[in-house]
Amino acid sequence: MEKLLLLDGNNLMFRAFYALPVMETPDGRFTNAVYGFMGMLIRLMGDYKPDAVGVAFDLSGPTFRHEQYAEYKAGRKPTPQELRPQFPLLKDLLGKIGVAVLEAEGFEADDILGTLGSRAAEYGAQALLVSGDRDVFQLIGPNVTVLYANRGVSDIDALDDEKLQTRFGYAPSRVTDLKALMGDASDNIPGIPGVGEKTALNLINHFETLEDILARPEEVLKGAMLKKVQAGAESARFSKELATIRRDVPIEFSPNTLAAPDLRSQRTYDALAELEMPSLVERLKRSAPAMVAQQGAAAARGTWQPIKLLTTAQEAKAFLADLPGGPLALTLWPEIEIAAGAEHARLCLKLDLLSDGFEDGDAYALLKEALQGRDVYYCGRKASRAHLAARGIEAPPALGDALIAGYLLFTMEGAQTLSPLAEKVFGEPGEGAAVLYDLTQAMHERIAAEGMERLYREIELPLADVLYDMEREGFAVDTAALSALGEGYDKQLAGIREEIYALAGEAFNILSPKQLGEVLFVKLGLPPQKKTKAGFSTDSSVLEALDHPIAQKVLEYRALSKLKGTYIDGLLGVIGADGRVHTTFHQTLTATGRISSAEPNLQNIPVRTEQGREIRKAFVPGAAGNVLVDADYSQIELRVLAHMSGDPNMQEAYRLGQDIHRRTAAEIYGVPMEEVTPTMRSSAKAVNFGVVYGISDFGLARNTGISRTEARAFIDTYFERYPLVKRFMDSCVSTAKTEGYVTTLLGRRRYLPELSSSNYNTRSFGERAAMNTPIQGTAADIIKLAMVKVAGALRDGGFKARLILQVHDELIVDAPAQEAEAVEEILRLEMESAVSLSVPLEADVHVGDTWENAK
DNA sequence: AACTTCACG
DNA sequence: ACGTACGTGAAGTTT
Repeated sequence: MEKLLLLDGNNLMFRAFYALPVMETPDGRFTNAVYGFMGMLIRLMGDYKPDAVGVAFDLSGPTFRHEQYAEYKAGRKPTPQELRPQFPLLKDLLGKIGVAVLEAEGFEADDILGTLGSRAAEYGAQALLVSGDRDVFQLIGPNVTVLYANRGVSDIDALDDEKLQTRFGYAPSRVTDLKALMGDASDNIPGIPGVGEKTALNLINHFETLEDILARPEEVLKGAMLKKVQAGAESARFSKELATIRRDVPIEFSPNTLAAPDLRSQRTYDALAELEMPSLVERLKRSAPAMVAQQGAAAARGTWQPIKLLTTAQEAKAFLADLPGGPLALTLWPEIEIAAGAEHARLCLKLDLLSDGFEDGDAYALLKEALQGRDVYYCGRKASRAHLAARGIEAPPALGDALIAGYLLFTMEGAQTLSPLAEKVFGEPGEGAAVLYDLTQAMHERIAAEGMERLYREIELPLADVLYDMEREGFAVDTAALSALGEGYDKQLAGIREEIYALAGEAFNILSPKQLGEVLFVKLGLPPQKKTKAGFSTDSSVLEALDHPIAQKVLEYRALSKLKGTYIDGLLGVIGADGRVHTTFHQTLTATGRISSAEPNLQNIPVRTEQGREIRKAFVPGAAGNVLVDADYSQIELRVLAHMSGDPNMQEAYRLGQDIHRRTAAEIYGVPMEEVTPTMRSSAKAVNFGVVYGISDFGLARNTGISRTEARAFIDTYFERYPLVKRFMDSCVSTAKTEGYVTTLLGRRRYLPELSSSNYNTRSFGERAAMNTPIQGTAADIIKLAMVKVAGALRDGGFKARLILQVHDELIVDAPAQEAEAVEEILRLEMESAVSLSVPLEADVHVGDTWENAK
């Protein structure tokens, strides 16, 4: 025996269970955990080709640890009903396909891993221990590697001594010391109360042993933490004992019983087919022995192997000369690879750029040459452009982008990178340019088949370049103004803090919901309004309902502290050397088709309060003599609703240019438009918002303060006056139920599996999402199209003006003052004519010297 | 890492 | 009888 693969069956079954949706065979057996586990086993056997395999399980019943410590693993949630029966199912399956099941009374699976792992190592064999539990890190040694399941079941890391040190910051021998100090909530191991990961790592790195730590903690700690450690010494020693995995489990160790079966056998196929897992059978059948890499050989998809790793410039040049014409697929992560040619005459190059170049020449210069004049399939065009630009390479035109294609096809299904996408499309994961080449083509076919080609080619693909340019351009910030504002906030915060302490009769952390709740609802005896999981809710609606001066002060404190923390300090921390903030736009993230903005998020800069708007005054043009041109759609979502529903009453309001909320008020109150009071208008506005969100009487009542019965009446009357809106909403839900998804105007899809949930809340959520997504998503389609057109018009017109930000219904352009008028017209024209609806689209455009003044 | 709160459309 | 408005991201606290 040379290589032993041992899996922690219990741990990995839990992992698989939570990573995959519940699956049920027609005869009612739950199988998702078994499926996930087998997928992992098949992959691991293919990747590591062990000659011995075993799966260890816990036996039910107490273990030696329970005898030492009655509370061991107390407080654990019971195994879910859907998972419990899958253990016998898996053991039965393993028996059928010839994989050893290992169990020992009184011991847990990881003790079996420890025992067999160290014995295999003694024999001079290599042991591979698979688990998602960090406890097993203590077993790592010269011949023992841990294959650690990071999250779910597909992301597995091979950890040896060195990897563990670099990735987690400690040696295998210190794992038990770590547990001794910080404990383990899931096993109910106490550790030292109050000591978390940070303190524990700090101590471990300063001392050689746990006893040293306990003997001289004052060398590292002081104050309250020192006292805690001194008091917790005994608990630490005990915890260490509990956390130590045994290596002496009485269990027979026979290379014969552990022999690795060939999974590509009829009995395996039969056993998997019996459990309704044809995809695993397919995968096994296709996993022919890996091809020997050879120049010019066909790169069959099943192997995904790059043909040649190029390590010298001389080699690379020779290969580039042979590169077939036509499109290229280019990956930059985790390796730089290019692939060209059809499947059976594929040439793939893998450039070794770990050292950022060949010893005998510049690899990037060669890459640049290889990309010259080609059309490229990207995996992340926007990020790839940034990566190449940083190395002086202009990215060649995009023929496709796997991340964008994947987003359109598999929105929110967790396939955000190449390998999971390959798994979605081909049934097995894969990396590299050859995979990208085939994957992109396969996804393009599906996009066309699903009617999203225009969305993909005319909107999302060009938008990636628009967003890239916006990110690079950035939004200039007046640092001095922001800092000055922050100093003022600090003074005000200090003042309010003292007032709150005085009203409370004690000092406490106002930002701690826990401490605040204690002060408000226990000490001051104010009436609690609602609860959260942890205790009293203290959110703004609760504070507003309290009849006590402290509540108002806390609201002020929170508001200021938000401004200071998130918008002053947060923004100051990310202003670049060019005096601008450069957000990252996420184009492949949201469920509805909107883009999002992060680091910093520029789509949630305050605007609703006077105080908040101060922040916007610090957002300024990027050059002297420039101005900001701001254009926002007027009620785009309601106009989209008027169009999509076809409701004549609603359409008329927009065609006549009426105030929609006033009109709605007139409709639902049954009065002439002139007699609508501000209160009536504001209620109608809430109803209009509610309709867009997938209205419920409860939600409307909560948001307006009226009773639920009144809310119900409002909604009923609303739908009487706008009958086609009602019909549209109903049709959204019913098509979502029959087709499984809803669509936007341009064919973007959102699948709504929630609709078939047996849980009322989940199902109701699905219904609201079915009503909201076509509206929100269509609005997103429209502004994205407008962005592409605006960017094109600015480019074609030779303007210096640049798009710098999008906030869902708003576009901001930084422009030389003399271009301002022309830019205003471009924005208005392109936004209003991006699509042609049955009601007009209107954009309000303003110019200003700050963001605040351009609204 | 999860929870709570709050900023935006 | 149930119990929520749709879509995001960041900060601070607590576990």
